[in-house]
Amino acid sequence: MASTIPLPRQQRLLQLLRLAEGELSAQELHQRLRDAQQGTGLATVYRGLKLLQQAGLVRCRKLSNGETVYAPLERDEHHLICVQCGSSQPLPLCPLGTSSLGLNAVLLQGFRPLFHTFEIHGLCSRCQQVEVGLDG
Amino acid sequence: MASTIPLPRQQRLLQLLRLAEGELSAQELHQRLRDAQQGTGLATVYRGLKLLQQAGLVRCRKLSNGETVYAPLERDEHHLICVQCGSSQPLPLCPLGTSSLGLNAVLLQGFRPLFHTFEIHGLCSRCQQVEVGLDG
DNA sequence: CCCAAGAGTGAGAATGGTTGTCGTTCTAGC
DNA sequence: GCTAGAACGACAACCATTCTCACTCTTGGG
Repeated sequence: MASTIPLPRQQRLLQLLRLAEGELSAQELHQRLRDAQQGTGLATVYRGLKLLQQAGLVRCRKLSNGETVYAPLERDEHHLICVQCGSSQPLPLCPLGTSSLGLNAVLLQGFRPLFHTFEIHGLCSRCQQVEVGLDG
Repeated sequence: MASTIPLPRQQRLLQLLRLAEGELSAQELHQRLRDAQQGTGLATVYRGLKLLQQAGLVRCRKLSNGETVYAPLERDEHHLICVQCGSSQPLPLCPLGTSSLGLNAVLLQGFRPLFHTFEIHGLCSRCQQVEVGLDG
């Protein structure tokens, strides 16, 4: 599978993601490359991210504002997401644990899993307070 | 909590979602209302969906093409999503089961959960075949 | 060394779902 | 009927992402 050996450009993206504390959007990656005088086109960043994703090296999720953020596959992080303000905070819990709970061939039916996302949507404590403030 | 009693407009949205087989996008809901000669503005549909979501009656998820699709909260469905073609197929497995696995106050820290999403991203069988076809 | 073919790239235009704006309409209370 | 405030509708604006296309780089053959 040649596609699992990323080209230098994609290696660089992966490196940046691994160095980053949290998740990065394509635009942030693009900016960081520019800052490091390794400017590339935004389209190339998107292309590279898609290939990395398909190679099983990077995972992503869509924020409520439409942005997509990326992280290395090995970081198994999930999130609490506020439906009001859109903020997300880490959720120290993975529904699959380290074992592949229930992910057997019967369920997958030929589907080859690369990564998973688990998100709990609700109201963050801040937005609950605002809501109460409006009611009372 | 007054917000848990939706206005007629929002009741109609909820009804349409319950009647629908699968998930509906805001645009599809808008179209169905037009078809039923109950035309409303698109902005109103979005407003209503957001309120329904915050009232804990509707859940949503973002597709890879950027669309957001909505479904009644009581439908606890999750998906396998192809990172290549974007198609999604139902996944008959919920990481929380019917009990609230691990969702204790310590983890939630004041966050009030409304719904959750669980998605497995990977390659669907069709896209795996295409990939093989290109390699060989 | 030169050439051709194909993949990779970059800049900018195009796309399209969603959100914001703002004047109008509806509702509730008097 | 009148007023205040919420809800609404049409349309403009937004912006992350994708598309386009000409250019560059790499590779293999001659």
